[in-house]
Amino acid sequence: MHNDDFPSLIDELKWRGFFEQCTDEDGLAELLSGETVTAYVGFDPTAESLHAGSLLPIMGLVHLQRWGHRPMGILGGATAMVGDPTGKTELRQMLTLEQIDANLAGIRAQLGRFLRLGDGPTDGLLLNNAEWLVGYEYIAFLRDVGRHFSVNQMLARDSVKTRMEHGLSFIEFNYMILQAYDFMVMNRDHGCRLQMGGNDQWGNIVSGIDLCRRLNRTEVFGLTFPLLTTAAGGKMGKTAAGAVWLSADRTSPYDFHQYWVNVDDRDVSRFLRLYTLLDRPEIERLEALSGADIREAKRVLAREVTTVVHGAVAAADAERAAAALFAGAADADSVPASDLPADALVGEGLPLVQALADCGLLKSKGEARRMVRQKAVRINGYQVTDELLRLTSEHVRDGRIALQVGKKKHHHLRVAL
RNA sequence: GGGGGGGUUCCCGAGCGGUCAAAGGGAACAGACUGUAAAUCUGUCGGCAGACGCCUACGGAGGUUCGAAUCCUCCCCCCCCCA
Repeated sequence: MHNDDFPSLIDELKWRGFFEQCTDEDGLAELLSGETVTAYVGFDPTAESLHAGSLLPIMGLVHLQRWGHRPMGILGGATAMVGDPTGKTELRQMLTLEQIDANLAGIRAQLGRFLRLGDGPTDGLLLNNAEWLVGYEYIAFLRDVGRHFSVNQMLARDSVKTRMEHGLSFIEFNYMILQAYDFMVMNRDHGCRLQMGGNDQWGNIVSGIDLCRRLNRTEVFGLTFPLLTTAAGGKMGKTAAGAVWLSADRTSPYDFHQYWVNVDDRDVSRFLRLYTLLDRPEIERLEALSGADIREAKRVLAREVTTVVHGAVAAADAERAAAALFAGAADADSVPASDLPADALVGEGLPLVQALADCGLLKSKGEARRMVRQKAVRINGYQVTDELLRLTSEHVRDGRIALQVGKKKHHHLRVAL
């Protein structure tokens, strides 16, 4: 239970940037140094895959486990059927039980890549709060749990206040109580002593701590992570195309890798600390780089994160593909590609704008036409000037046509001859 | 339940009978510059069409008009005040 670079888990979390605030730092530090602590983080089961934004709490659990503690995840299966007021401006879409089950399976598989899950003393566990919430009867819940909550206190929570001006439905208002109840159950049934989460969860975590004290007469702790925004002010893990998913089906390993290569210079240091398990000397070496050398730090960042999420092989493929593309070579196998039947190219051929839209590189033929006008489109590396150009067999090189939009978007059409 | 204010293109936000695919800003995308970064400058930014143009869009459904995001009716949703 130690680490060469840091005297304690909390020290490491602080250095890496995970520590925003803690309900009782000294108490928690003592607890962590004395025994195996079970801690959990809640995840939204809103999709069958987690996205890059979830990487922060996941890594928080990873560090916990590395320090010999027991990480747990709660899928808000029941709460997803209600909606979460925290930091959201609109009522979230409600999910059905079937959707949640499917999402749970997907998320479980993903967490398994980061955490050692199982039944051992420090093996992680993933639970669905629907297990203990769905069957609970209203009157019973009010009697058992509701009486411990003060509406006055609830109204004072930031998560509620920020929703006051735009409206907050009663079921959303209850989210805090449900989440507090989760913590109480985790403590009672699994000996969980710590809940972690984004700082927007602070109020909910504190409510859970109160409930544990009242119902279980136990002392439990809360620790929150900072709410990350990118240096450019955007949400972490979001691009114009949408979220950066951890699932290869939703975000290809290549695109995932490129997301990290393309982060803002100002974010590199923070991200290395948060999202990689590199040791402190190595991170400090990379942080010392400046100017164009920062690219090396970005390459390492991309390689490390992609390796954890998609495996070493996929990470190496993505890296090789990127290197080939940006070095000008057009023969990389890992570039996103799709198949094109050879007969599409016979005769008149296939309009380029059609191909660009069909392969997903661009959203519409109109956009494709505009891009060509802006000299942004290249075929096999050669700039296209004619928006009416049609693809024919003449464009096939080594069994494929390399399409490129701008400097960073690539797609290959594999032509089956 | 009563009174007032609102719902506009990804977001904010103008428009208040034709000149509106809809000002302005932000985001985004492309070009130049560069380091697959930032900043800056330029351009683009609903769909289809080579083009004329056509279609879809201003909470929903109807209506008035040659013509509606703009006027009328009903409905839905949000905010504020009163009960």
